[in-house]
Amino acid sequence: MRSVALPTTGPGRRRDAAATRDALLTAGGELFAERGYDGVPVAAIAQKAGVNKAMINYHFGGKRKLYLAIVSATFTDIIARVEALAESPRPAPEVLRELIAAVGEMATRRHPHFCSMMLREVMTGGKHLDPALIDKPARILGAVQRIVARGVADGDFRPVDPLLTHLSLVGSLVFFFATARFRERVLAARRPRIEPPAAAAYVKHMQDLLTHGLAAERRAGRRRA
Amino acid sequence: MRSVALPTTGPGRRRDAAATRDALLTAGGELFAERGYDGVPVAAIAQKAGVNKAMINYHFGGKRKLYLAIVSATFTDIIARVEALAESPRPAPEVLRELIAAVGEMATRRHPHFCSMMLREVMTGGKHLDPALIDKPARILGAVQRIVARGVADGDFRPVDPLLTHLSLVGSLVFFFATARFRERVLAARRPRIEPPAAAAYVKHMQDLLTHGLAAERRAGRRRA
DNA sequence: GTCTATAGGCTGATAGAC
DNA sequence: GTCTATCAGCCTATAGAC
Repeated sequence: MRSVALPTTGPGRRRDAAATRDALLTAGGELFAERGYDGVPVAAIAQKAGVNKAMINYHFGGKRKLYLAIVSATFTDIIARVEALAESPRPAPEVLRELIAAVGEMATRRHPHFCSMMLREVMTGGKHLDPALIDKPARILGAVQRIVARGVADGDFRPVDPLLTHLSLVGSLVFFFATARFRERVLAARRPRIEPPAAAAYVKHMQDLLTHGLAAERRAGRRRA
Repeated sequence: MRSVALPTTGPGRRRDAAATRDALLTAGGELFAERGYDGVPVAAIAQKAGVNKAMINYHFGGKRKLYLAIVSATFTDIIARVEALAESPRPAPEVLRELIAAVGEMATRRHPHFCSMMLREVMTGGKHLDPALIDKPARILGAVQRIVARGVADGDFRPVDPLLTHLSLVGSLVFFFATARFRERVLAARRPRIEPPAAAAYVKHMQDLLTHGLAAERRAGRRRA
Protein backbone atom coordinates (compact mmCIF):
# COMPACT_ATOMS: atom_id res chain seq x y z
CA MET A 1 0.00 0.00 0.00
CA ARG A 2 2.93 2.31 0.48
CA SER A 3 5.83 3.03 -1.86
CA VAL A 4 8.41 5.03 0.14
CA ALA A 5 10.51 4.50 3.24
CA LEU A 6 8.84 5.43 6.48
CA PRO A 7 9.75 6.38 10.02
CA THR A 8 9.47 3.56 12.53
CA THR A 9 7.09 5.50 14.70
CA GLY A 10 4.35 8.14 14.51
CA PRO A 11 1.69 8.41 11.79
CA GLY A 12 4.06 6.83 9.30
CA ARG A 13 3.44 3.43 10.89
CA ARG A 14 -0.14 3.36 9.66
CA ARG A 15 0.81 0.66 7.21
CA ASP A 16 1.86 -1.72 9.91
CA ALA A 17 -1.30 -1.02 11.83
CA ALA A 18 -3.41 -1.83 8.79
CA ALA A 19 -1.44 -5.00 8.27
CA THR A 20 -2.07 -5.98 11.87
CA ARG A 21 -5.79 -5.34 11.47
CA ASP A 22 -5.96 -7.36 8.27
CA ALA A 23 -3.99 -10.24 9.74
CA LEU A 24 -6.40 -10.39 12.66
CA LEU A 25 -9.44 -10.27 10.39
CA THR A 26 -8.05 -13.08 8.23
CA ALA A 27 -6.93 -15.30 11.09
CA GLY A 28 -10.17 -14.70 12.97
CA GLY A 29 -12.26 -15.58 9.92
CA GLU A 30 -10.57 -18.93 9.53
CA LEU A 31 -10.61 -19.87 13.19
CA PHE A 32 -14.14 -18.73 13.96
CA ALA A 33 -15.42 -20.64 10.94
CA GLU A 34 -13.65 -23.77 12.08
CA ARG A 35 -14.41 -23.80 15.80
CA GLY A 36 -17.12 -21.23 16.45
CA TYR A 37 -16.99 -18.10 18.55
CA ASP A 38 -16.69 -19.81 21.92
CA GLY A 39 -14.23 -22.36 20.63
CA VAL A 40 -11.48 -19.90 19.76
CA PRO A 41 -9.25 -18.27 22.40
CA VAL A 42 -7.98 -14.84 21.44
CA ALA A 43 -4.45 -16.18 21.93
CA ALA A 44 -5.02 -18.55 19.00
CA ILE A 45 -6.11 -15.71 16.74
CA ALA A 46 -3.13 -13.59 17.73
CA GLN A 47 -0.72 -16.44 17.18
CA LYS A 48 -2.17 -17.32 13.76
CA ALA A 49 -2.06 -13.65 12.79
CA GLY A 50 1.51 -13.35 14.03
CA VAL A 51 0.66 -10.42 16.28
CA ASN A 52 0.23 -9.90 19.99
CA LYS A 53 -2.92 -10.84 21.88
CA ALA A 54 -3.39 -7.32 23.16
CA MET A 55 -3.73 -6.01 19.59
CA ILE A 56 -7.21 -7.49 19.40
CA ASN A 57 -8.35 -5.18 22.16
CA TYR A 58 -6.40 -2.23 20.82
CA HIS A 59 -7.68 -2.44 17.25
CA PHE A 60 -11.16 -3.88 17.71
CA GLY A 61 -12.08 -3.34 21.34
CA GLY A 62 -12.37 -7.00 22.28
CA LYS A 63 -13.00 -10.46 20.91
CA ARG A 64 -16.68 -9.92 20.29
CA LYS A 65 -16.15 -6.75 18.28
CA LEU A 66 -13.51 -8.43 16.14
CA TYR A 67 -16.02 -11.15 15.42
CA LEU A 68 -18.73 -8.68 14.46
CA ALA A 69 -16.32 -6.80 12.21
CA ILE A 70 -15.58 -9.98 10.29
CA VAL A 71 -19.21 -11.02 9.86
CA SER A 72 -20.39 -7.55 8.96
CA ALA A 73 -17.75 -6.86 6.31
CA THR A 74 -18.39 -10.16 4.59
CA PHE A 75 -22.16 -9.79 4.66
CA THR A 76 -21.96 -6.33 3.13
CA ASP A 77 -19.86 -7.60 0.25
CA ILE A 78 -22.15 -10.53 -0.45
CA ILE A 79 -25.33 -8.46 -0.24
CA ALA A 80 -23.99 -6.08 -2.87
CA ARG A 81 -23.35 -8.95 -5.27
CA VAL A 82 -26.73 -10.61 -4.73
CA GLU A 83 -28.75 -7.40 -4.95
CA ALA A 84 -27.00 -6.48 -8.20
CA LEU A 85 -28.06 -9.83 -9.64
CA ALA A 86 -31.63 -9.39 -8.43
CA GLU A 87 -31.93 -6.25 -10.53
CA SER A 88 -30.83 -7.91 -13.75
CA PRO A 89 -33.55 -7.67 -16.41
CA ARG A 90 -32.66 -11.06 -17.89
CA PRO A 91 -35.08 -14.01 -17.57
CA ALA A 92 -35.44 -15.24 -13.99
CA PRO A 93 -34.24 -18.80 -14.71
CA GLU A 94 -30.99 -17.44 -16.09
CA VAL A 95 -30.53 -15.02 -13.22
CA LEU A 96 -31.15 -17.80 -10.72
CA ARG A 97 -28.52 -20.00 -12.34
CA GLU A 98 -26.09 -17.13 -12.16
CA LEU A 99 -26.97 -16.52 -8.51
CA ILE A 100 -26.13 -20.12 -7.67
CA ALA A 101 -22.80 -19.79 -9.47
CA ALA A 102 -22.12 -16.54 -7.64
CA VAL A 103 -22.73 -18.14 -4.26
CA GLY A 104 -20.39 -20.96 -5.21
CA GLU A 105 -17.74 -18.52 -6.29
CA MET A 106 -18.10 -16.46 -3.10
CA ALA A 107 -17.95 -19.53 -0.91
CA THR A 108 -14.82 -20.92 -2.52
CA ARG A 109 -12.75 -17.89 -3.47
CA ARG A 110 -13.61 -14.56 -1.94
CA HIS A 111 -15.06 -15.60 1.43
CA PRO A 112 -14.15 -19.23 1.97
CA HIS A 113 -15.24 -19.23 5.62
CA PHE A 114 -18.42 -17.27 5.42
CA CYS A 115 -20.91 -20.11 5.12
CA SER A 116 -19.68 -21.71 8.33
CA MET A 117 -19.67 -18.47 10.26
CA MET A 118 -23.09 -17.39 9.11
CA LEU A 119 -24.61 -20.79 9.72
CA ARG A 120 -23.20 -21.02 13.22
CA GLU A 121 -24.48 -17.56 13.98
CA VAL A 122 -27.94 -18.23 12.66
CA MET A 123 -28.14 -21.51 14.58
CA THR A 124 -27.65 -19.78 17.89
CA GLY A 125 -30.61 -17.56 17.09
CA GLY A 126 -28.31 -14.61 16.52
CA LYS A 127 -26.90 -14.41 20.04
CA HIS A 128 -23.74 -12.58 19.00
CA LEU A 129 -25.40 -10.49 16.29
CA ASP A 130 -25.95 -6.78 16.75
CA PRO A 131 -29.35 -5.38 15.88
CA ALA A 132 -27.56 -3.61 13.05
CA LEU A 133 -26.47 -6.93 11.58
CA ILE A 134 -29.63 -8.86 12.08
CA ASP A 135 -31.37 -7.60 8.96
CA LYS A 136 -28.53 -8.46 6.62
CA PRO A 137 -29.76 -12.01 6.04
CA ALA A 138 -33.17 -10.47 5.36
CA ARG A 139 -31.71 -8.44 2.48
CA ILE A 140 -30.33 -11.58 0.86
CA LEU A 141 -33.68 -13.22 1.37
CA GLY A 142 -35.40 -10.28 -0.25
CA ALA A 143 -33.15 -10.36 -3.31
CA VAL A 144 -33.68 -14.06 -3.94
CA GLN A 145 -37.41 -13.70 -3.34
CA ARG A 146 -37.63 -10.97 -5.96
CA ILE A 147 -35.92 -13.16 -8.56
CA VAL A 148 -38.19 -16.11 -7.84
CA ALA A 149 -41.34 -13.99 -7.69
CA ARG A 150 -40.51 -12.47 -11.06
CA GLY A 151 -39.99 -15.93 -12.53
CA VAL A 152 -43.41 -16.96 -11.30
CA ALA A 153 -45.05 -13.75 -12.57
CA ASP A 154 -43.43 -14.18 -15.99
CA GLY A 155 -44.70 -17.74 -16.23
CA ASP A 156 -41.18 -19.18 -16.32
CA PHE A 157 -41.58 -20.89 -12.93
CA ARG A 158 -44.31 -22.94 -11.35
CA PRO A 159 -46.27 -20.95 -8.75
CA VAL A 160 -43.79 -21.77 -6.00
CA ASP A 161 -43.50 -19.90 -2.71
CA PRO A 162 -40.54 -17.51 -3.03
CA LEU A 163 -39.63 -17.75 0.67
CA LEU A 164 -39.58 -21.54 0.71
CA THR A 165 -37.66 -21.57 -2.55
CA HIS A 166 -35.10 -19.19 -1.14
CA LEU A 167 -34.65 -21.41 1.92
CA SER A 168 -34.16 -24.57 -0.09
CA LEU A 169 -31.74 -22.93 -2.49
CA VAL A 170 -29.60 -21.01 -0.04
CA GLY A 171 -29.91 -23.75 2.57
CA SER A 172 -28.50 -26.51 0.42
CA LEU A 173 -25.65 -24.29 -0.83
CA VAL A 174 -24.68 -23.04 2.62
CA PHE A 175 -24.89 -26.57 3.97
CA PHE A 176 -22.63 -27.88 1.23
CA PHE A 177 -19.88 -25.33 1.80
CA ALA A 178 -20.14 -25.33 5.59
CA THR A 179 -19.71 -29.10 5.73
CA ALA A 180 -17.00 -29.48 3.09
CA ARG A 181 -14.26 -30.06 5.64
CA PHE A 182 -16.17 -32.91 7.27
CA ARG A 183 -16.78 -34.64 3.94
CA GLU A 184 -13.14 -34.46 3.06
CA ARG A 185 -12.25 -36.00 6.38
CA VAL A 186 -14.78 -38.83 6.24
CA LEU A 187 -14.86 -39.67 2.55
CA ALA A 188 -11.11 -39.50 2.06
CA ALA A 189 -10.55 -41.93 4.95
CA ARG A 190 -12.71 -44.66 3.41
CA ARG A 191 -11.25 -47.61 1.55
CA PRO A 192 -11.70 -47.51 -1.33
CA ARG A 193 -11.24 -43.77 -1.12
CA ILE A 194 -14.24 -41.74 -2.27
CA GLU A 195 -13.36 -38.40 -3.79
CA PRO A 196 -15.27 -35.56 -2.10
CA PRO A 197 -17.48 -33.74 -4.58
CA ALA A 198 -16.05 -30.59 -6.11
CA ALA A 199 -17.75 -27.26 -5.56
CA ALA A 200 -18.19 -26.74 -9.29
CA ALA A 201 -20.00 -30.07 -9.64
CA TYR A 202 -22.35 -29.17 -6.83
CA VAL A 203 -23.07 -25.76 -8.30
CA LYS A 204 -24.01 -27.36 -11.60
CA HIS A 205 -26.13 -29.96 -9.81
CA MET A 206 -28.06 -27.25 -7.99
CA GLN A 207 -28.51 -25.19 -11.14
CA ASP A 208 -30.01 -28.19 -12.91
CA LEU A 209 -32.13 -29.22 -9.95
CA LEU A 210 -33.65 -25.75 -9.67
CA THR A 211 -34.04 -25.33 -13.42
CA HIS A 212 -35.99 -28.59 -13.68
CA GLY A 213 -37.65 -28.27 -10.29
CA LEU A 214 -39.06 -24.79 -10.78
CA ALA A 215 -39.85 -24.86 -14.52
CA ALA A 216 -43.44 -24.11 -15.42
CA GLU A 217 -45.25 -27.30 -16.41
CA ARG A 218 -46.28 -26.83 -20.05
CA ARG A 219 -44.02 -24.26 -21.61
CA ALA A 220 -40.39 -25.18 -21.94
CA GLY A 221 -39.43 -22.34 -24.27
CA ARG A 222 -38.33 -18.92 -23.12
CA ARG A 223 -40.67 -16.02 -23.65
CA ARG A 224 -37.97 -13.40 -24.11
CA ALA A 225 -34.71 -13.40 -26.00
CA MET B 1 -42.89 -41.68 38.64
CA ARG B 2 -43.12 -44.04 41.52
CA SER B 3 -46.09 -46.26 42.25
CA VAL B 4 -45.05 -48.16 45.36
CA ALA B 5 -42.99 -47.34 48.37
CA LEU B 6 -39.33 -48.12 47.87
CA PRO B 7 -36.33 -48.20 50.11
CA THR B 8 -34.38 -44.97 50.01
CA THR B 9 -31.19 -46.79 49.22
CA GLY B 10 -29.96 -49.96 47.52
CA PRO B 11 -31.16 -51.50 44.21
CA GLY B 12 -34.69 -50.23 44.74
CA ARG B 13 -33.53 -46.74 43.74
CA ARG B 14 -32.58 -47.78 40.21
CA ARG B 15 -35.69 -46.13 38.89
CA ASP B 16 -34.68 -42.75 40.19
CA ALA B 17 -31.24 -43.17 38.69
CA ALA B 18 -32.81 -43.80 35.29
CA ALA B 19 -34.91 -40.67 35.70
CA THR B 20 -31.77 -38.68 36.46
CA ARG B 21 -30.06 -40.06 33.37
CA ASP B 22 -33.05 -39.27 31.18
CA ALA B 23 -33.39 -35.76 32.55
CA LEU B 24 -29.75 -35.10 31.77
CA LEU B 25 -30.07 -36.50 28.23
CA THR B 26 -33.13 -34.36 27.56
CA ALA B 27 -31.75 -31.16 29.04
CA GLY B 28 -28.41 -31.70 27.34
CA GLY B 29 -30.06 -32.26 23.98
CA GLU B 30 -31.90 -28.96 24.13
CA LEU B 31 -29.00 -26.91 25.40
CA PHE B 32 -26.32 -28.36 23.13
CA ALA B 33 -28.57 -27.83 20.12
CA GLU B 34 -29.15 -24.22 21.10
CA ARG B 35 -25.65 -23.12 22.08
CA GLY B 36 -23.24 -25.80 20.92
CA TYR B 37 -20.91 -27.97 22.95
CA ASP B 38 -18.58 -25.22 24.13
CA GLY B 39 -21.42 -22.83 24.81
CA VAL B 40 -23.07 -24.89 27.52
CA PRO B 41 -21.66 -25.11 31.08
CA VAL B 42 -22.42 -28.37 32.85
CA ALA B 43 -24.08 -26.33 35.59
CA ALA B 44 -26.71 -25.20 33.08
CA ILE B 45 -27.50 -28.77 32.07
CA ALA B 46 -27.78 -29.87 35.68
CA GLN B 47 -30.04 -26.97 36.55
CA LYS B 48 -32.33 -27.53 33.57
CA ALA B 49 -32.49 -31.24 34.41
CA GLY B 50 -33.21 -30.44 38.04
CA VAL B 51 -30.34 -32.58 39.26
CA ASN B 52 -26.93 -31.94 40.72
CA LYS B 53 -23.91 -31.04 38.61
CA ALA B 54 -21.91 -33.98 39.92
CA MET B 55 -24.47 -36.41 38.46
CA ILE B 56 -23.11 -35.73 34.98
CA ASN B 57 -19.77 -37.17 35.98
CA TYR B 58 -21.31 -39.99 37.97
CA HIS B 59 -23.69 -41.20 35.25
CA PHE B 60 -21.81 -40.33 32.09
CA GLY B 61 -18.20 -39.81 33.05
CA GLY B 62 -17.99 -36.17 32.05
CA LYS B 63 -19.48 -33.52 29.80
CA ARG B 64 -18.02 -34.91 26.63
CA LYS B 65 -19.36 -38.41 27.19
CA LEU B 66 -22.83 -37.07 27.93
CA TYR B 67 -22.69 -35.24 24.63
CA LEU B 68 -21.63 -38.34 22.73
CA ALA B 69 -24.38 -40.39 24.37
CA ILE B 70 -26.98 -37.91 23.13
CA VAL B 71 -25.70 -37.75 19.56
CA SER B 72 -25.20 -41.48 19.28
CA ALA B 73 -28.64 -42.48 20.55
CA THR B 74 -30.39 -40.09 18.19
CA PHE B 75 -28.34 -41.11 15.18
CA THR B 76 -29.07 -44.77 15.78
CA ASP B 77 -32.80 -44.14 15.86
CA ILE B 78 -32.77 -42.07 12.70
CA ILE B 79 -30.58 -44.50 10.79
CA ALA B 80 -33.02 -47.30 11.51
CA ARG B 81 -35.91 -45.29 10.06
CA VAL B 82 -34.03 -44.19 6.94
CA GLU B 83 -32.58 -47.62 6.18
CA ALA B 84 -36.03 -49.19 6.50
CA LEU B 85 -37.32 -46.73 3.91
CA ALA B 86 -34.39 -47.41 1.58
CA GLU B 87 -35.42 -51.06 1.39
CA SER B 88 -38.99 -50.32 0.37
CA PRO B 89 -39.79 -51.90 -3.01
CA ARG B 90 -42.11 -49.06 -4.02
CA PRO B 91 -41.15 -46.66 -6.85
CA ALA B 92 -38.19 -44.44 -5.95
CA PRO B 93 -40.07 -41.14 -6.39
CA GLU B 94 -42.64 -42.26 -3.84
CA VAL B 95 -40.01 -43.49 -1.42
CA LEU B 96 -38.13 -40.23 -1.72
CA ARG B 97 -41.25 -38.22 -0.93
CA GLU B 98 -41.79 -40.37 2.10
CA LEU B 99 -38.18 -39.95 3.16
CA ILE B 100 -38.58 -36.19 3.10
CA ALA B 101 -41.73 -36.44 5.20
CA ALA B 102 -39.94 -38.77 7.61
CA VAL B 103 -37.09 -36.30 8.09
CA GLY B 104 -39.62 -33.55 8.72
CA GLU B 105 -41.42 -35.68 11.27
CA MET B 106 -38.18 -36.64 13.01
CA ALA B 107 -37.00 -33.06 13.12
CA THR B 108 -40.22 -31.70 14.59
CA ARG B 109 -41.50 -34.44 16.88
CA ARG B 110 -39.16 -37.22 17.90
CA HIS B 111 -35.79 -35.45 17.84
CA PRO B 112 -36.46 -31.73 17.69
CA HIS B 113 -32.85 -30.79 18.39
CA PHE B 114 -31.03 -33.26 16.25
CA CYS B 115 -30.56 -31.15 13.13
CA SER B 116 -28.79 -28.42 15.08
CA MET B 117 -26.57 -30.83 16.95
CA MET B 118 -25.59 -32.81 13.89
CA LEU B 119 -24.93 -29.74 11.83
CA ARG B 120 -22.78 -28.18 14.51
CA GLU B 121 -20.86 -31.39 14.87
CA VAL B 122 -20.29 -31.81 11.17
CA MET B 123 -19.18 -28.19 10.83
CA THR B 124 -16.33 -28.70 13.26
CA GLY B 125 -15.09 -31.56 11.10
CA GLY B 126 -16.16 -34.09 13.72
CA LYS B 127 -13.96 -32.81 16.53
CA HIS B 128 -16.14 -34.26 19.30
CA LEU B 129 -17.11 -37.41 17.38
CA ASP B 130 -15.73 -40.80 18.30
CA PRO B 131 -14.42 -42.99 15.51
CA ALA B 132 -17.37 -45.24 16.29
CA LEU B 133 -19.80 -42.40 15.53
CA ILE B 134 -18.13 -41.01 12.49
CA ASP B 135 -19.62 -43.51 10.05
CA LYS B 136 -23.19 -42.92 11.14
CA PRO B 137 -23.70 -40.03 8.72
CA ALA B 138 -22.24 -42.31 6.05
CA ARG B 139 -25.02 -44.83 6.63
CA ILE B 140 -27.67 -42.17 6.08
CA LEU B 141 -25.83 -41.10 2.96
CA GLY B 142 -25.77 -44.69 1.74
CA ALA B 143 -29.50 -45.16 2.25
CA VAL B 144 -30.44 -42.01 0.35
CA GLN B 145 -27.96 -42.85 -2.39
CA ARG B 146 -29.55 -46.27 -2.87
CA ILE B 147 -33.01 -44.74 -3.29
CA VAL B 148 -31.79 -42.18 -5.81
CA ALA B 149 -29.65 -44.70 -7.70
CA ARG B 150 -32.62 -47.02 -8.03
CA GLY B 151 -34.78 -44.19 -9.34
CA VAL B 152 -32.16 -43.47 -12.00
CA ALA B 153 -31.78 -47.15 -12.90
CA ASP B 154 -35.58 -47.53 -13.19
CA GLY B 155 -35.79 -44.55 -15.50
CA ASP B 156 -37.93 -42.58 -13.05
CA PHE B 157 -35.21 -40.00 -12.44
CA ARG B 158 -32.86 -38.09 -14.69
CA PRO B 159 -29.31 -39.48 -14.54
CA VAL B 160 -28.42 -37.38 -11.50
CA ASP B 161 -25.46 -38.01 -9.21
CA PRO B 162 -26.81 -39.79 -6.10
CA LEU B 163 -24.21 -38.23 -3.78
CA LEU B 164 -24.90 -34.68 -4.92
CA THR B 165 -28.63 -35.34 -4.78
CA HIS B 166 -28.31 -36.63 -1.23
CA LEU B 167 -26.38 -33.51 -0.21
CA SER B 168 -28.91 -31.11 -1.71
CA LEU B 169 -31.86 -32.95 -0.22
CA VAL B 170 -30.55 -33.56 3.27
CA GLY B 171 -28.71 -30.25 3.31
CA SER B 172 -31.75 -28.11 2.65
CA LEU B 173 -33.85 -30.04 5.19
CA VAL B 174 -31.23 -29.94 7.92
CA PHE B 175 -30.63 -26.25 7.23
CA PHE B 176 -34.33 -25.50 7.50
CA PHE B 177 -34.81 -27.19 10.85
CA ALA B 178 -31.50 -26.03 12.32
CA THR B 179 -32.30 -22.40 11.56
CA ALA B 180 -35.97 -22.39 12.54
CA ARG B 181 -35.35 -20.56 15.80
CA PHE B 182 -33.53 -17.74 14.03
CA ARG B 183 -36.32 -17.28 11.49
CA GLU B 184 -38.89 -17.06 14.22
CA ARG B 185 -36.85 -14.43 15.96
CA VAL B 186 -36.18 -12.29 12.90
CA LEU B 187 -39.40 -12.66 10.93
CA ALA B 188 -41.69 -12.29 13.92
CA ALA B 189 -39.99 -9.04 14.92
CA ARG B 190 -40.68 -7.35 11.58
CA ARG B 191 -43.53 -4.92 11.06
CA PRO B 192 -45.70 -5.99 9.42
CA ARG B 193 -45.07 -9.35 11.05
CA ILE B 194 -44.12 -12.14 8.66
CA GLU B 195 -45.24 -15.58 9.75
CA PRO B 196 -42.32 -18.03 9.78
CA PRO B 197 -42.94 -20.92 7.38
CA ALA B 198 -44.37 -24.08 8.90
CA ALA B 199 -42.42 -27.32 8.79
CA ALA B 200 -45.22 -29.08 6.93
CA ALA B 201 -45.21 -26.42 4.19
CA TYR B 202 -41.47 -26.79 3.74
CA VAL B 203 -41.70 -30.58 3.59
CA LYS B 204 -44.29 -30.31 0.82
CA HIS B 205 -42.19 -27.72 -0.99
CA MET B 206 -39.15 -30.01 -0.93
CA GLN B 207 -41.19 -33.01 -2.05
CA ASP B 208 -42.47 -31.06 -5.05
CA LEU B 209 -39.08 -29.55 -5.83
CA LEU B 210 -37.42 -32.96 -5.89
CA THR B 211 -40.31 -34.63 -7.74
CA HIS B 212 -40.11 -32.04 -10.52
CA GLY B 213 -36.36 -31.56 -10.33
CA LEU B 214 -35.41 -35.22 -10.61
CA ALA B 215 -38.14 -36.47 -12.94
CA ALA B 216 -36.93 -38.12 -16.14
CA GLU B 217 -37.40 -35.77 -19.07
CA ARG B 218 -39.91 -37.48 -21.35
CA ARG B 219 -41.94 -39.93 -19.31
CA ALA B 220 -44.18 -38.45 -16.71
CA GLY B 221 -46.16 -41.62 -15.98
CA ARG B 222 -45.17 -44.25 -13.49
CA ARG B 223 -43.92 -47.56 -14.81
CA ARG B 224 -45.18 -49.67 -11.92
CA ALA B 225 -48.44 -49.67 -10.06
C1' DG C 1 1.47 0.58 18.11
C1' DT C 2 3.29 -3.15 20.30
C1' DC C 3 4.60 -5.98 24.04
C1' DT C 4 4.76 -8.43 28.92
C1' DA C 5 2.71 -9.51 33.06
C1' DT C 6 -1.11 -10.13 35.67
C1' DA C 7 -5.73 -9.61 37.49
C1' DG C 8 -10.20 -11.66 37.97
C1' DG C 9 -13.98 -14.59 36.37
C1' DC C 10 -15.77 -18.86 34.96
C1' DT C 11 -15.34 -23.80 33.91
C1' DG C 12 -15.13 -29.01 34.44
C1' DA C 13 -14.08 -32.27 37.59
C1' DT C 14 -13.61 -34.47 42.19
C1' DA C 15 -13.37 -35.60 47.35
C1' DG C 16 -15.96 -36.85 50.87
C1' DA C 17 -20.30 -36.53 53.84
C1' DC C 18 -24.76 -38.55 53.82
C1' DG D 1 -27.05 -42.17 44.20
C1' DT D 2 -26.97 -37.66 45.55
C1' DC D 3 -25.21 -33.47 47.42
C1' DT D 4 -21.86 -29.58 49.04
C1' DA D 5 -17.57 -27.55 48.90
C1' DT D 6 -13.52 -26.78 46.60
C1' DC D 7 -9.63 -26.90 43.37
C1' DA D 8 -6.75 -26.20 39.41
C1' DG D 9 -6.86 -24.57 34.67
C1' DC D 10 -7.98 -21.58 31.10
C1' DC D 11 -10.11 -17.61 29.49
C1' DT D 12 -10.61 -12.32 28.35
C1' DA D 13 -9.24 -7.99 29.25
C1' DT D 14 -6.17 -4.40 30.97
C1' DA D 15 -2.27 -1.76 33.08
C1' DG D 16 1.88 0.00 32.13
C1' DA D 17 6.76 -0.24 30.01
C1' DC D 18 8.79 0.69 25.70
